[in-house]
Parts: sequence; structure tokens; C-alpha cells
Amino acid sequence: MTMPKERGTRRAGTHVTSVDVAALAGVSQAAVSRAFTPGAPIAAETRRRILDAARKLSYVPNSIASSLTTRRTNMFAVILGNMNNPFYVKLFKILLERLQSQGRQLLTFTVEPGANSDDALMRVLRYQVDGIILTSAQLSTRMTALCHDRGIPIVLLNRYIPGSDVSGVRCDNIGGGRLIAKAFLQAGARHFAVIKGDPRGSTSQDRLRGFAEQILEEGIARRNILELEGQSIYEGARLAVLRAFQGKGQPVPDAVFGINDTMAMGAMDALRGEMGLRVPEDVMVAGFDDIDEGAHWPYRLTTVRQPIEAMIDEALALLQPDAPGRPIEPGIDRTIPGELIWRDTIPRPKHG
Amino acid sequence: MTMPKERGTRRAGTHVTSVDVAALAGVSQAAVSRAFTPGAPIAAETRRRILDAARKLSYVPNSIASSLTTRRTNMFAVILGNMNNPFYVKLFKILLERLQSQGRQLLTFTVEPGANSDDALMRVLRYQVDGIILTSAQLSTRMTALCHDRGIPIVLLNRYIPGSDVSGVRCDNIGGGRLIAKAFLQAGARHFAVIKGDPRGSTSQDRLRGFAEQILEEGIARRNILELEGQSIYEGARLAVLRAFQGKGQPVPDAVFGINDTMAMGAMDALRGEMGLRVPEDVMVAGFDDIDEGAHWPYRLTTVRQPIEAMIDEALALLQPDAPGRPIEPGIDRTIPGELIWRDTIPRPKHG
DNA sequence: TTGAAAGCGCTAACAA
DNA sequence: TTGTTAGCGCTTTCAA
Repeated sequence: MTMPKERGTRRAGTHVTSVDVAALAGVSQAAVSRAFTPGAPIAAETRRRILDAARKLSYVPNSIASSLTTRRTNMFAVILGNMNNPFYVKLFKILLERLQSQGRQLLTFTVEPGANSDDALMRVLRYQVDGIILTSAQLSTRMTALCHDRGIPIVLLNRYIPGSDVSGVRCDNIGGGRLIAKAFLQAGARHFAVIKGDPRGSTSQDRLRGFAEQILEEGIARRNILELEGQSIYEGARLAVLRAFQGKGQPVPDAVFGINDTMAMGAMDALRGEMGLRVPEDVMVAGFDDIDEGAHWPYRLTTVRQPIEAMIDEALALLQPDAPGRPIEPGIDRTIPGELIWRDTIPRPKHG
Repeated sequence: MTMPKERGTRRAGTHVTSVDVAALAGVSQAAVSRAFTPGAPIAAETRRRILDAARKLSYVPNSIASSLTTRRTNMFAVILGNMNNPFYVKLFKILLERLQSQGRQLLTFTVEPGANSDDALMRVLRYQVDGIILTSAQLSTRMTALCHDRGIPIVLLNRYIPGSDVSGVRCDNIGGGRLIAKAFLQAGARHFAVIKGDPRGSTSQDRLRGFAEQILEEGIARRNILELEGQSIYEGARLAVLRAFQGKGQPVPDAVFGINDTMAMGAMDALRGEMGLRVPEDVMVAGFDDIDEGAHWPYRLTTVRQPIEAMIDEALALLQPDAPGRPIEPGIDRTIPGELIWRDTIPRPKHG
């Protein structure tokens, strides 16, 4: 079945391996390996000859094969939750660019929002990735234990699993929620609606919690904060607002807080488009994340900016790509503060 | 250096391999391989025992190792161009979901818009992917030849390289351009602006070409079509419009055609936001792609819908994931028609 | 249906 | 600095 290999021929055949290159260059196969390994002990002249031969044969080293011995694939996995939210797309984009510039590859997976990531993780394990970035939170401790056992670091991005030993990096969501509440309060709002995302997710919970705490501290009753379910997406928020306030619904509150920008934009479109209200004159609105679209002319959304770059830097540091063998420290939870971005959906405070 | 392996112990150690499972189950290592290979010749009872042992040891098969012999990694590569355009994000999302549901993995790369994909392709080759999907077009024939030589199929999505032997799937961009032109014309437009994307890309060129042809056929002079450069992005289009028409600029045309929706939206925001014009009363606008955001209340953009799902189906078919060894047919170029989506940025034709 | 044995393409001791 | 020699964890003949 297997044909005799035509070594040393110029024919860029189906499978050129280091053996072929070695034959053509008149060196051992190991020398070829060294020629392609930065810092390996090899004479400059030998190296040149090998690289020459390699070029002639259009040889491309097989990373898959090498990872079998080195135990490092140079591949990282990212498991994406809600790709309908531009925030996660931006996160993914920056992550991809970072990793790529470091010469690492990214194996990508999606998981339905709210669905369990275990399946994806199982597949990831088969591919021997060097690290896992999760932006979707539902996963079993059994699974994380599996990863830890084989020394594969996991880091949660913009997520947090209470009581878990999985490390994570996130924005200070509680603080961010407070920032929005303060802005609404100084503008005179007294009745609020919050459009929640995944009610089981820490992100949504924390933002709401900070928001509510700040308002309660102002002496306003909790029942003045109406909670709506927006499923983390534009359309969910739009419909939630319509269902709650349109027609003979409840009175429209003074201020609507979208737990993320996409939902805030969905709410705005319902409020202004379908219900004919003005923002911020009739209703104030605020979001969270600071996605690019929120800054566009139709919205000019006041929001909390998540420090994406810093979060990714931290996450990659937690993945400790430099110290592969190092034991994984359990449950580091890094929190980075967000920044209030004033735009036009909340009246500005008087200057000074 | 290498410790003796503790075979058969329950300890889910650092590296459980099929050998460990075999030892615990009291079978040969080959049997373990068979137990995990669908359709392999193995007794049901043996299989059960092996799976049992595997579970006890939390054994996960190493796909990397197996791909060394099978010559199939089950990984596909996608090379993404402009991730700032939601259209490509949507394309990516659907592609990812499709591949994932087929049990295939996706290795993702980005390339600066307009930059050469050769670097990314080189890395892709090292990882022995089973196929490559490109949404970014600049690549050398040398590179595609390399891929073809080693039997890795490439398919261009929403791209076309004239005279190349790389297969591709795209929307009928010329026809789509004509659809927009017809819509503008029936609404009475006589002076036009087109906001182009990458001037070297076939996509932008074809849409413009179809658009212009239709208009010329109507007897309108070519000089009535002003061409602007929007770099394929929202902000580029916004600034291009401002630069051209704001203040003492040229007179605002009757109709603006954004070569893609993002740019059309950028143009709309410039026109209405900064310049205070009304759409469609003062200027008509149209886009191309039909991204979700274009349907939202502030825009209600008339556009041409790209048949994303069909395009991806075709692309995956061209990648012939079923017939790995089959020689790659050269340069198939599939074109699927787009569909005009009437919304509110061009006055509707009178009914009947 | 099973096991033994020979690789897949590469890296990493070790010796020369 | 080089070549030789074992593997890495798996699949796949080939015999039994």
C-alpha cells in the first residue's frame, strides 16, 4: 500500500516530511528538526542548507506531530457564549489578535447562551489545548476538575462562579451598577426598570445588585425597581419593554437600565420607536459594556466601559502561557473597575 | 526523568492514555482504540468493559495523536477579514455552529482588512487542517498551490479571485447592485453616490458595477455617480460622507448606496445626525448584506439580503468534507442571487 | 473478535 | 555541533 518514498526529488508531493528534507540536504532528520527550532544547537551553515532544501520541497513542519512530543500544541480554546452581543464579539476579536500575535492558535467553540459548556470542554480536552478561555459560565465542577487534572488552565472572562476553583477576570460589575444608579439619581430619577440578562449569571446579578444597593441607600423603596427579563439580547429587551409598558401596561419609569448595551439599545428602540417617547426627556436609559454601536448617533448611550484590553491581559496572564508545567493556582478572581461614559441618554449633571 | 507509569491505578493522573485503560480493562491497547472508534470490530461486552475502565480513569482520547495516523484532524480553518463588519461576524457564527454540529473544530485567524492572508495560511498548513475557509481575499497563488499540493481544499466565502483556481461561493453582487439601482431609479433618483469598500476586492467592484450598469442603461451619465471610499467600515463611510458633502462640499445626491450595510448606516448617521437631513425625504440610502442592525428602528435600511445559510452550505460542500482524498476541482465559482429587502430608506413603489 | 507490531512526523536524550 | 535512538499516543495492518 505505502509507496516507497521518493526522497530528495523536487516533486512537492503529497507529504513532504523532515526525512525528505534531510535526505536532500544530506543531514540527519534530527538536524532538520533543529533547523526549525529557534535556539537549537545547529551550525549556521547547516541550517542554511536545510532551509534551502526545505524551500525546494515546500516543506512545512507538522505542528501536530511535534506537539505529540513537546506536550504543547500552542493552541488555546475559547468558548463563546452569546455571539449576538457585540461585546463578546469585540472581546473575541481582541483575544484573537493578541493570541495570534504571540504565535498561538485559537480553537473556537460556541455554546447556546445558558447552555452547559461541558460538551465543548470535552472536545477541547481531546485537542490538547494549552489553555481555555470561557465567556460562558455554566459548567460542571467535574469538568473543571478534569481540566485541572491534566494541567490545562481555565480562565473565565467576564464571568465568575461563586465557590468555584476556576480563576476568572471580570469588570467590577457591582461598582458599575452603582455608577449607573448614581447617574440616574442625580438626574432626578425615582422609578426604575432594569432589564436583566441571564438571571443565573453573575454578571447580570452583580450589576443589578450594585444598582439596587445604591438606590436603596438613597432611601428609595425596592419596589420602585422593576425587573424585566431581556435574555441578554436586543430583541429580548425590546419585547420586554413593549410587554411591560406599551398600551395599558405599567407606567413608564423615569429610568431604564439595560444590563448590557445591546439590551439598552433594544429598550431605546422600543421606547422611542414603538412608544414615541423621547430619551432622555421622557425616559432616561443607560447600558453597560460600551460597545461601539452605543456611541453611534441614533443612541449616544450613557454606559459603563468595560476595560476589555486589561481584562484580556489579565486573563492571558492567569493562563500563564509562560510556565506550562506550573501547578494551577485555584480560584483567583480578578476584578477591574469600569468607567462611566457620559453620553446623551441621561441628562448631564450641572457643571461644578 | 520519565517516571514509571502507574498503570491501572485509579489515580486520574497527569496523562491517562489508552495503555492505562487497556491495563485496567485487561485488554490490549488496540482494543481500547477500537472501543472508541465507531464501527470498529469489537465485541459489545469488551467494549463495555473498556468504556468502564476509561470512565474510572477519566480517560479522554487524544485526537492530536490519532490524527497523526489518520491524516485527518477534523479541524477546519477560517480566516476572517473585517471583523468590524457584523456581516462577517454573522457568517462566522453560522459557520461555527454548522461545523460544530458536525463534530468538527474550527481554528480561527484574522487578517487585517486588505492584508495578505499568506502568513495565516502558512500557520494553518502547519496544523494540518482538513479544509480552509477564507473571507479575506488577498493571497498569493504560491500559497494556494501549496495548499492544493497537500490536498487541503480552500474555499473563498463572499470572495472571488479572477483567474484563480481557488473555488469560491458568493452572492450575485452584480445583480444585487442592479436591484438597488432599480429601486433608486423608480423612486426618482438621478444623482448618486456610492460608498465603496476595499477597491481591490471583487465584492465592492461587482456591486458598484451592477449598480452603475443599471443606471447607465437608464441613460444617465456616469458622472452622476460619485464614488467615495469608506474602507468597508461604519466610521470610514461616515467620514467619507461628511468630507464630501458637509459645509461647502458637493451638493448632496438624491441617493447614497453603501456597498455594505455598516457603511450605509455610517452614511445615514452622517446625513441625519451631523447634516440634519431626512432619509428618505432628502436623501435615499441603501445598503447590502442585510445585517440585523440595519433592520432596527433607527435605520430600517433597504438592502439586499445575502443568502448566508445557502452560501455556507455551498462552501462546506465545496470543501467536500466527505471525500477527503478526492482531488480538488479547480476554480469552481458559485454565485447565489440576493434578495431585495424593502424597508424605509427608499420610498416604496406605488402598489400595483 | 482480538493482540502484536509497525508506523504517523516529530522532539529529546545521549553519545560521538 | 551532529547523528542515533527512543519514544509521544494513537491507528492499522496482519495473524491468530
